[in-house]
Amino acid sequence: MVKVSGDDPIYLSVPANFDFDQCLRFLDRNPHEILHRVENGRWIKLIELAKTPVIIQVSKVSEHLCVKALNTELDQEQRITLVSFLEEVFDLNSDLTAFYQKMRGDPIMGDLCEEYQGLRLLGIPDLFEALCWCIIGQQINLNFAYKLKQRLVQATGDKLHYMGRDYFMFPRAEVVANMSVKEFSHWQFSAAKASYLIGVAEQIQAGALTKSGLLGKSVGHIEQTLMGLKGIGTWSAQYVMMKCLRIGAAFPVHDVGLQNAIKVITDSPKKPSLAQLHQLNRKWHPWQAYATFYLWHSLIK
DNA sequence: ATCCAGGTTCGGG
DNA sequence: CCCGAACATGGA
Repeated sequence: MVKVSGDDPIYLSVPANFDFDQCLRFLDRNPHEILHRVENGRWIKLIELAKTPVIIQVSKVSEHLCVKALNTELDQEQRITLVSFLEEVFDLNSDLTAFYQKMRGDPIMGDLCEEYQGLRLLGIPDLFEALCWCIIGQQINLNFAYKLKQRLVQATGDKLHYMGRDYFMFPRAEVVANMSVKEFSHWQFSAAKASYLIGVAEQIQAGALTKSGLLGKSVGHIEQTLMGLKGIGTWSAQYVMMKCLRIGAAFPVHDVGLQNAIKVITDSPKKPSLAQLHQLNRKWHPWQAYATFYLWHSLIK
């Protein structure tokens, strides 16, 4: 074992079927994204490791991901936590072979899988953030959703100023739990969105809702628990299962992005019917979440 | 102006 | 159980 110092980069070997640039393309799809940025083929983000704010920078160097902490040195524990964080975000431990096998020749997914081969389902490991992002994005266009998130995060998230730039983290649940609907209103959040966010924050803060608690349950139970939250319906429950809990068979059938992508790819004059979508749900099992993500990717301009 | 956005809740048949 | 309306706002 070679002794390494705390500021040496971490090198992660990437799995087969991994395309960092495709991942970056998704991560960089909106200019108002406040929780990370993509620059010169690098992914840069502020995260907390053992109570310390750390700016991480991830790039691809031959067959490895090169991970650096920009503002501090990391101890062994922090490095381990960081690696599992990246494994979660980039879904490094999934083998996509079966996915590509299943989709080969599929009229909707066949070409997409070739074009985007190696794209990973980019995750949102934090349950609170995933739930909030659902609520923020409901029934409004994505660009506006990113703006709303930006205002919330800039006003309430933990911040680090480093080398002339500001880096933000998603607000802690206890901060959001103690906010009022009125505060949200001057960031143009509807009263409904604001109260849903506060309610979810209260549940998380109280410890009544945890990621590990959910992961120990059956898929049906998880779905029911999530939908029991005010503001979380079928779409949001599936979204959280996809992006946070990494349940492969999650499938937000009502998602307009999903439906529009299918409409475009099949060159159809109208969106697919619910019956068609349920058929795809069965056909693509247990890779519905990945299929959905690839379809979303196809919508990036 | 009108319609659609990565929906959800609520009240009524 | 299913259906329409209301919710707020921005962009095409």
